[in-house]
Amino acid sequence: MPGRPYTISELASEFGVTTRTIRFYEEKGLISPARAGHKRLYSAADRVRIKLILRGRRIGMTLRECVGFIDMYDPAHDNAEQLHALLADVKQRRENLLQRKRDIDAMLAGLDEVQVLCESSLGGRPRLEKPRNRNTL
Amino acid sequence: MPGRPYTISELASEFGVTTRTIRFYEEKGLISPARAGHKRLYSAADRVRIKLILRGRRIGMTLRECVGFIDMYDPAHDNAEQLHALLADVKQRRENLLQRKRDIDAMLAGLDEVQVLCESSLGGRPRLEKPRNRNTL
DNA sequence: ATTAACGTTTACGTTAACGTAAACTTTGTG
DNA sequence: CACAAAGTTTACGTTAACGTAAACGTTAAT
Repeated sequence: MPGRPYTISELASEFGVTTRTIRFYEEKGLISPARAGHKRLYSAADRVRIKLILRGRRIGMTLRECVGFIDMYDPAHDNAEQLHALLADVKQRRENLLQRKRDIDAMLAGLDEVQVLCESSLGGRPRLEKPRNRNTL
Repeated sequence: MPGRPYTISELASEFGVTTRTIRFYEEKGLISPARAGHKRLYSAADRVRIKLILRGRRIGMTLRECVGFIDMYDPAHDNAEQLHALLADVKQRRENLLQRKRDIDAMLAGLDEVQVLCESSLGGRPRLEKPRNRNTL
């Protein structure tokens, strides 16, 4: 008994995507909203799944990868073998995410440099040592 | 006077991409290696550009976005107006990257949960409170 | 009852980022 | 010299992730 189902356009506007996008995700089996006749009714769980999908997409995951990610939360943890496999999977994904974080940090560092150069070039109090290129790039 | 030019296959294998990919980037105007007759010769600067491109791609930037990012390092900072525009651009990009970092952190947190559940379910010393779903998802 | 707003299915179109293949040249090596 | 390895251009193919359009149903309000 969910608090209240969402319409497709509610979710679309909340997440800043088109309804087509949401239907597309369903078409690909990433979500399976209930129906009231023809109309789709999205539960809170559906909403979360969409949120997770979009979160993945923002950092460049494919839809397939997003599915894999989401499915981890609801695994068939029957035997120890499966659990170990899942743990290995988790490890992989963690490595992957950490690499992306490093990538982002490197880019942020680049932005810092550019900003400093701009500002000093705009008349921020002039540096004693003139701002040479740092080595991060 | 670069230390020594790279061949296309050297760079391809160093970065784990195909030569096709590198030629494609050139086709799109992202790099412009020198030539020895027909053969391409990549300078250290070319190498850096490729590195930056791939870094961008890993976090889901399009090639176009990568170009924009790279071009910031070599701007036409003539007047103050341009510099202010550049600073605004930097700000935008920073926001964008920080959002992606938040996305990644959220996903890492999810991984932590899954891992804990797995491990405790595998016979890590059993919890007193049975490991209920936390609220982060 | 007739619009207007929102929903639905079906289907073809599009863009980005390469893959793959063919046909050819250049370069080093036994 | 012969031939294999690596390089080149040209061109068509492919996949993912939607966009866009047509044609239609449902409900709410004027």
